[in-house]
This record gives sequence, C-alpha cells and structure tokens, in this order.
Amino acid sequence: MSLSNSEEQLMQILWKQKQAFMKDLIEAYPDPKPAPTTVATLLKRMQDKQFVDYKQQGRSRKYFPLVKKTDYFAKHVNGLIKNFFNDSASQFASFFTETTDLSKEELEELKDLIDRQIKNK
Amino acid sequence: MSLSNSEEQLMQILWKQKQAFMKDLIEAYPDPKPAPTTVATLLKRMQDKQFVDYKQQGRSRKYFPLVKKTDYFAKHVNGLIKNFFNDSASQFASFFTETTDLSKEELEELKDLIDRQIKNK
DNA sequence: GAATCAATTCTACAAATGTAGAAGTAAATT
DNA sequence: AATTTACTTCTACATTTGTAGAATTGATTC
Repeated sequence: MSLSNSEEQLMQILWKQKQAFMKDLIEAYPDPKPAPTTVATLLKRMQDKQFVDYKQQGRSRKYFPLVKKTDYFAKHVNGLIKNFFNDSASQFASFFTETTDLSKEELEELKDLIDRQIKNK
Repeated sequence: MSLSNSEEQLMQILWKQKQAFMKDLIEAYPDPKPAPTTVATLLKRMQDKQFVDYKQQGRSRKYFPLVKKTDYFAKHVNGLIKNFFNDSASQFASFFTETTDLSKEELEELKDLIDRQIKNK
C-alpha cells in the first residue's frame, strides 16, 4: 500500500518535524490550510497503511513517521527504475546525469563520490 | 494532469510498441488481460490528458504516444527531487549512488559518463 | 447475406482519494 | 462552572480511478 498524493504531502511535513502534534502539522501547511478534520482523516488512513503512528502525550497525540524518508524514497526510485529502465539502475543513472543538469562542480563531486564507492567494493 | 497507475502501465506498452492497435496493446498485457473496453476507456482518458493520439488506419486506429518516455520520466524525477531533496539534484545524486546498488562495473561506467559530461562543460 | 470479428462509444459502478461538517471529549482559561 | 481550545471520531460527499457490460458499426468470412 502506498501513500496518495495528499498523504505524501503530509508525510513530508512529518518527516521534517520528526514528530508533531496536529497543530504543528496544520501550521506547516501553506495557505490555504486544510481543516483539522482533513488532516485527521489523512493521519488515520496513514496509520492504517502503517506509515505513521503516535504516542499519547498528555491530552493529545504526538505523531511520528514509521518509515524513513530515505527508505520510502528508495522504494520510489526503484519503482521508477523498474518501470522505465527494465530494471537497469545503470541505465537509469546515465539517463539521470544526462537529463538533470548538474553544474560542473556537482558533477565533480558526484564523480568523487562514485570513486569512493568503487574503492569500497 | 498526470497519468494514473493503470494509464501509466498502458503508456509503457505503447512506448515500447511505438504505435499500436487495440489488439496489440491488449496482447502485450500480462494475464489476466483487461477487457477491450477497459483499454478503450483508458485510451480515451489518456487522449483527454493529451498523452496519446491516434491515426485512423483503415477501419481501426493506430495509437501513438504524444509525449516521449524520457520527457515524462524527467518530469517525474524532477518532481521527486523537488519533493525529497529541496530541489537539490546533487543531493539526490549522491543519495542515489549510495542507495541503489550498482556493481563495480556499472559504477565505472557511470564515472566515465560523468567524466565525459564534465569535459563537455 | 448471415454470422463473426475487432474496435468503439456509452454507461455504470465500486473503490480510493480529497475534503470537511457535526458532534464529542478533555484540558486550559476566564 | 462556563467557555474556549485542541483534538478526535464519525459520517458524508464529490472526484478520480479501475474495471467492464451493452450496444453499435464496419469489415470479413462462411
């Protein structure tokens, strides 16, 4: 089960805050902010999908993510790779470097990073 | 307007075939294949969204993509980058190389590719 | 030319998603 | 204690998505 768009948006906020009460979440929305009930519905659905949980903190709930942003993200990227590049990550990688336009510096940085990875193998 | 999941699946088939009649599309589906009417509905919705068009070819229609797979894909990736990495492609890149596991060969290949890109700047 | 085939259009309907009102509860404030 | 605040639950409803039957049409085969 994966997150819908508006759930994902909320998840972004939660990831950023690490943990938050309703109020904090709503505040973090850009205007026009959704109704509290809307956020509540989303949170409940996200609980059902096992993406968030909460701890009762006094009278209200402190919500927190159950999945790490990077894990969630990795799954996404892998999905994309599977879909668009017949499961070839390297094909994806080359596509990526060609398409997104990185500056020379960024490319150098990336190269170093890859170098380090190579040495790690 | 973007494609829904099942629309995207169909789009994948169409991209692969470059152009196709209903029959070809349905054949390309893994079992259980959808009803022709299902595919027809999807195709019409995709037309509305301007992702496909067709040429009347004799009695039936030859469908073809209006958007290139790479363009579509680039938009996706950029969306992801925006969402997950505050718009920093390089941050994404380093995340990517760390997370997806490329073989040593693939990494070497990628490095060369980046090298060529650097020389191009 | 009757029956079949391939494709299309129209219509429909269940499930998922986006959004929020109404009503309830518990704590904080006046 | 009455009111307000913060939050939650229940319910609801419009829109989008996934899926496909019924009916129609034009071409094809028997």
